[in-house]
Amino acid sequence: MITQSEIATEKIRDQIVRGDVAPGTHLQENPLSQQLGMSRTPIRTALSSLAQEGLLEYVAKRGYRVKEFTVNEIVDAYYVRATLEGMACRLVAEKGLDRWTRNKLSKCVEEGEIITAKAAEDDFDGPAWRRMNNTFHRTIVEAAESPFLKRQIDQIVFIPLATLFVVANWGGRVNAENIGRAQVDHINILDALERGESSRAEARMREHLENTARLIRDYYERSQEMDEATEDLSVA
Amino acid sequence: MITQSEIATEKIRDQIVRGDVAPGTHLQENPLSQQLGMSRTPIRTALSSLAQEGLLEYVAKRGYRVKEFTVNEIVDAYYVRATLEGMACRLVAEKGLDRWTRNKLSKCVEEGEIITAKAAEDDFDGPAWRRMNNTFHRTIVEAAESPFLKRQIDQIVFIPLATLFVVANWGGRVNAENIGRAQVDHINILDALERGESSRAEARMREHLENTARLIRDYYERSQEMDEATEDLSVA
DNA sequence: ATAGAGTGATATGTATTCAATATTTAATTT
DNA sequence: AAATTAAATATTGAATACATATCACTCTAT
Repeated sequence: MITQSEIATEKIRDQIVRGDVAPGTHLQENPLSQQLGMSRTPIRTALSSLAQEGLLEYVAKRGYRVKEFTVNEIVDAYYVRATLEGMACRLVAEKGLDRWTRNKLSKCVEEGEIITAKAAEDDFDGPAWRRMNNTFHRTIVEAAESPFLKRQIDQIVFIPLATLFVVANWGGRVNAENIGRAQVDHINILDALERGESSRAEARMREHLENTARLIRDYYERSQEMDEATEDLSVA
Repeated sequence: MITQSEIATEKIRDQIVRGDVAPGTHLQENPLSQQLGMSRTPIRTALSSLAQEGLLEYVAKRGYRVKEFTVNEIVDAYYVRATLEGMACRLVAEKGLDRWTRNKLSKCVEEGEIITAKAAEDDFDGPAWRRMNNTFHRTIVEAAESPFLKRQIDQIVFIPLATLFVVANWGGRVNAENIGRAQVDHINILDALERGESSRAEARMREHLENTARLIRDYYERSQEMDEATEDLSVA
């Protein structure tokens, strides 16, 4: 059965992740209950859940605010994720790739080849890449068969998601070089998994995600420079 | 300000962690509200929090049960913790040990020497060892200065705590050998941190905790054998 | 005697009401 | 005119009341 609380949780989370409510916004219970057509009770449990997920900040007697993530926090989260998914690779390599997983990962790599080829001709299909990329990573995490590891990764994956929507859209700035490098990473990871080279698989995955973190930091720093530039313009 | 919900959360968590309520127990709202002298409302939010922490299992319209952990789950959790605290060591070694942290860790090692010396003479001070051990690990995690890492480790650390109370008391079975080995691990970890040898520090910490996981598994298997033996006796 | 269906009891989910505290606004004083 | 204080308003925290789903027990039928 689906409860009102669950509905509220998902809807509010969606609003945050999609960026419909700005970071720092004070989420009040009465407006939300009116907006979602339910009483304050399920709203309260939803807000409490989202706070524990890390998407909201709670201050006693003052309610919940949408958490603001600094670049450093996002990069930090990415480094933890890199370590955890590295562990996932290690576990998968140690226990050996089963046929089903191997197949799924191969298909991801194949699709990646097509996407990168098109990207080299300035025709990058962002949504397709993200779908494929998610499948690749989630398949490995699933294959590790470690419930705790999965839980930890799940928690971290959609923390910086809100901010990632910006990066994901990426202002058309995605250059073929970055995508190509990620694709090579995927190929190497799959290769290491197939050969059962656990520490290589771990290291490659870690590197892969740390590279992404660096891209995010670069993107932010550049966009900040741009902001300053436009500020200068507006002043002038 | 301290809310009723927070009081309820802490009290119920305590009951679970201390083993006052058996794993699998169905926690009902009305009895708890009477027991803690408050209405059902704060109880509900407390139960919801504890479920998200992983201490309770939730089934819609059926309420909350105290989570039962299998040996495999506990070992699994320990392996994840081993990876995460390994990462903490790596970060600390990379950025260099500050004086304060180095001092605190040194004191832990010194205290460990005394405790192991006494343990070799069959006079093991369990509580002192656990206090020191907690300080050692927490100090390293703090020194890593990674909020996400800390959060993830905090979550995992007191998940299997309930079960660990059993292991901690350990039936007087703590042999000097195991404690001595853990002490040597601590010494090596501190040495690696001091030298800034990040990958050695990471590997040593990982190994250290994986050893603990193995000890827990051994303990469980032995205690299960003992259970079977006593069963046989009672039958005979 | 056993299995199944139905009814009553019990527990959870939601709404509403009440209370306490924080914030804002207005008024008064310096 | 500005600042401080007090009063009013609004928002969160908790309790109570109400609705709904699950569970257990009983009764009936095979």
